Amino acid sequence: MIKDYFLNNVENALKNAILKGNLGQMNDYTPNSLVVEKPKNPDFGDFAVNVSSLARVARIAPPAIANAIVAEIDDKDNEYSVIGGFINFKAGQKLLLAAIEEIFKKKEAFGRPENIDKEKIILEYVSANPTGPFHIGHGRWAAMGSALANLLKFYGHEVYQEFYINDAGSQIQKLGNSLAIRIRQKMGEDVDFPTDELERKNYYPGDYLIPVAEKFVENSAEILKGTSLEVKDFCKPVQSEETLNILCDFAKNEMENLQKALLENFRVNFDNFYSELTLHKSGKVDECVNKLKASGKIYTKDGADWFRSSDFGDDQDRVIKKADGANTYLTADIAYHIDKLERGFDRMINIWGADHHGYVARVKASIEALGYDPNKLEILLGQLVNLVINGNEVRMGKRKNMVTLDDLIEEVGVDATRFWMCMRSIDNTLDFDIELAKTNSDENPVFYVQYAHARACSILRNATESKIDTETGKSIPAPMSVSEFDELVNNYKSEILAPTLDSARKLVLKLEEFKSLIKLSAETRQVYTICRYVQELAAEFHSFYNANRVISDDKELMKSRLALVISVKQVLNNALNLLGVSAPERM
RNA sequence: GCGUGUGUAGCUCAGUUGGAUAGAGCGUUUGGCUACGAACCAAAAGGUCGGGGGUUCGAAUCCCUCCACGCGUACCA
Repeated sequence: MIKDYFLNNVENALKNAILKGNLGQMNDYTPNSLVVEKPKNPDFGDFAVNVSSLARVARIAPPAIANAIVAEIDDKDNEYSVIGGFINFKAGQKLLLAAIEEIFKKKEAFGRPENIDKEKIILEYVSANPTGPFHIGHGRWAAMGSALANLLKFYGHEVYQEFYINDAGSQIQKLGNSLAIRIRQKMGEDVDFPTDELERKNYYPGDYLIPVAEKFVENSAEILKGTSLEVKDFCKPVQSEETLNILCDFAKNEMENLQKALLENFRVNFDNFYSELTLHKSGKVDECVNKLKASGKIYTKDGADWFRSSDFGDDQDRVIKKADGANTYLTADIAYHIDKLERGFDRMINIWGADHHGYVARVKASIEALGYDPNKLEILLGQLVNLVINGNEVRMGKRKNMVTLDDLIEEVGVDATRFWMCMRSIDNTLDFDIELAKTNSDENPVFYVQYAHARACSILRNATESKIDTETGKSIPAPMSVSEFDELVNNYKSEILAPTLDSARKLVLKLEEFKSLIKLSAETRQVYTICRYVQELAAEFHSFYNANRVISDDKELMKSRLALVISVKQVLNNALNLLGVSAPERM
């Protein structure tokens, strides 16, 4: 990377200057403490290092330090200048040409770092209850999670994406009982969900179970094969254990299928769906409880078993087995995380909604109590999503104004939904403005970026296509032949770019920046940086396009600019791929 | 109360680990198409970085304190 090249030169020169005694006594100097930044004023250069931090140790004024360092730099290909305590750097032709050459050479792999500490990562996200359709909040985790998976894979890690199905516990009973009411309605009974608010909480009154009930009734013969039951056996106010189990299983299955279909449509591809129920059945949960007991971190109070999580930094101890003998949600979650570790992952990354933040300390505590390294668990807490409709915020969470993710995607499309869900830092609540996301105008960053890609494709098409003059009716030959174009793509030499380099400095630097971006985004786990980058790159390209005509009679200049367009197209593709947003050839 | 996140231009947000004159997009104003896609570009106006203290040569960034808003604070999942 150009900025690393620069930093490296500065660091080496600094060492030499110290050895020569030109920087006074640098006893307390910590090596590699300098940071490369971008100059506020682009006239100063492409990159800069501020050496003021060395002034205190060296007891020399910052400009003198900067000059002493620059004096030790032996690099005639690039420009170094000192202003105040800053060493400014302007990349010479060689570095810029090499950047584009690298794009042609690596193509879809451009941006991947060379040497990284590869980790085997399990990334868990969405992990919803199979009790209903996704709401828009799930959409944020789905979009961000899959983009993060793409990014970490691209970076070089091994990434396993997992969805934890919360299919155990009382909410499934609620689901089964709710389906029973819908079935009875379908069968013509005059029943409805309780109107009493407290009682209503034991049901899912949303419309989405109506088609499930229809399906159940229509296919009842098949569903109930092997039992002595009929549909009318389900039309009772209180379900038997047998009928309830059937209802629960059926409804749960339907909901899971609904969710899986949506995820696929949303370009979210999990490697595994891990059922909480199978975790219980496997005995792993009990095993975990026993291990915790053996470690002496469990005590009994008020008839329940408590885990001493406060010994590991949690605010208070947590119940792990209720007085009625049932495990809590936490108990299963502990077993689940231990299971992940036992499956051999180096790192577990979870994306959780901010409403779960209280769980971080207790899960980490359990991992530590069981003798594992809690630092292997990295929890990314995401702030929630607000929907903005006609300029008004609509709070999510209340079932009443629930907008499902299906509806949202249908309304604004997969590309725009994914981009909008990813475009803000995970620490910020996200305002999702439906109207804005829908518009195909400059108010919408997705289209701005996609337009840049389509425009690049259009130019490349024009390069090899003949045209007909609308006035004279004569055919205008193609600016270059297809074989010439292929030659440019496949046998790119860096000299080709030279004629346009001066007018495209900023664009080339932005393209090269993709490498730094990947490193930054992957290491900080923040995908919104990709959204920003892609907008900046598109802006540089549009600007270049308006200032320079690509297709022209000057063949060398045309090839040169075409090479740049090809590079832009490639890098936009690479970046949009990570986001799971399409890069259209035409719009 | 405690925990946690946020507060930067009219709006939505960046700000790379303390540095140069605080930056983008939208909106507003002005200019640019008989030329490769104007879904674009160029330019201007717009700021007490929530308030107040402190550390430092230097603070949007670190510390303290106060204010406002979101989320959490279950033997629910």
